[in-house]
Amino acid sequence: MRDTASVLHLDLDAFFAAVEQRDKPSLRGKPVVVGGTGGRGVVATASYEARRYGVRSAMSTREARARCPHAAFLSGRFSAYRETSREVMAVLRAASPLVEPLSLDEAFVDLAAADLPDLEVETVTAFGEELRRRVQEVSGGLTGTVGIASSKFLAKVASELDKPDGLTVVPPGSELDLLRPMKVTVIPGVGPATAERLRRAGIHTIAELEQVAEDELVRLVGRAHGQSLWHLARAQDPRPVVPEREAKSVSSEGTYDTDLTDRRLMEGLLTRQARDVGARLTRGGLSGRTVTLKVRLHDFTTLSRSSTLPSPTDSAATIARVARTLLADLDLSGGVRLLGVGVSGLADWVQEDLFGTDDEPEVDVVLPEPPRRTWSPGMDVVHDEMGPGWVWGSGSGVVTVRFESASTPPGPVRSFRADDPRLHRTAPPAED
DNA sequence: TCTGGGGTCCTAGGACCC
DNA sequence: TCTGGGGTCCTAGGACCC
Repeated sequence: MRDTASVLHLDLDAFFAAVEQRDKPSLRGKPVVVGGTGGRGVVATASYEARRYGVRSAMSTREARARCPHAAFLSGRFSAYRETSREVMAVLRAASPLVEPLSLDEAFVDLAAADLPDLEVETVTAFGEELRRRVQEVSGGLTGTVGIASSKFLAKVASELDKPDGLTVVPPGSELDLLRPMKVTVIPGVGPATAERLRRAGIHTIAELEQVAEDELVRLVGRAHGQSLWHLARAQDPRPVVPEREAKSVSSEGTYDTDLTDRRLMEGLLTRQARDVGARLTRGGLSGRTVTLKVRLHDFTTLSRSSTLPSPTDSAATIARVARTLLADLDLSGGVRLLGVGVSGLADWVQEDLFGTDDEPEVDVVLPEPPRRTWSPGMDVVHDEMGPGWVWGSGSGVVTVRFESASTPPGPVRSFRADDPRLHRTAPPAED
């Protein structure tokens, strides 16, 4: 936790529905529901007009129709959402090099890496309002809600407080006063299962959570989760804002309106999903070793079967063959409502595996004269192993580099400590 | 005719290795 | 002649997020 309110969280309001209302004026002011429109669809986003009828995210579309029959039900135009998201993220990156998108409609921004005279509450408040104004401007009128606080956790909690189209700053020092009366369910990571376990232990509020010993929390919810809750109950959250994290898996799945029983049909569907996954891996310059088949049976029990290959692949044919083989071992009597296939264990550096250089020794390269490391976005750099690239973002002792020399553009993005001796600067910064 | 799709992270057990 | 112990990889499942 920092001693300044320098972490900003932006959440675009009812994002998918708002894009639809922006692009179709006839939908403005009316209830709009975006999500699966088939017999087994669920709501992804409901406009605020639809929320008044009790329509919520993750509700089945069937129930949403019952609650609000006159709403517009749309299946979603993801390319439009992605494009708008890109424009909004560009605004954020112009404000600070350290931006961490969480999804198409949410991001953290590190204000400590932004060009601000100071990090006083008044300063960051004005900055947040200006950011909201610019987001609205570039997005064609979409509103967003901002939270600003001394950590990711508090910034995210704060952005929930004044929705939609609002801004909340948590002054440093006041975090616990804000948190203590709140329910434990405001903590990201406390979902229905964890909330129920805590409830049975008599823990409803963060004030109550704060009274519980760490060992006891670990006993209740497991080691990692328990330790994390113990710290969050004290507003302790040192997680940095990390731009451009690398993908860990790529998958494709589908739920079908009627349960599948024909294995040949299932194999065909898996083959199509494998083509989708393979194409996305190839496009991203990625390949992975573990192929996972996912099957949801008629009664909603979900099975997964995986197989790890000796070397990574992005081949649709290989992915499909493994998935079909895994399917063959399952008892599917009764029918299948969902099929999916994914690839994980991603190596974004295909050459490493082709040439078997995975076991390179971890040796610190000591340069005779360490370069001056003041990194700024757009600057050219060289990494000893990864070759030339350019600085994508920097701040808080971290520099993020995009390597254009690697496979298909855009090249991989990696983050390094700013003092990593394997980074060299090849051009002077624009200004210093 | 309840319950999406794309992900991330964690846990637990067994295999295997030194 | 009983029973090590720790680390890592793999697999399956579950909780959670937007």
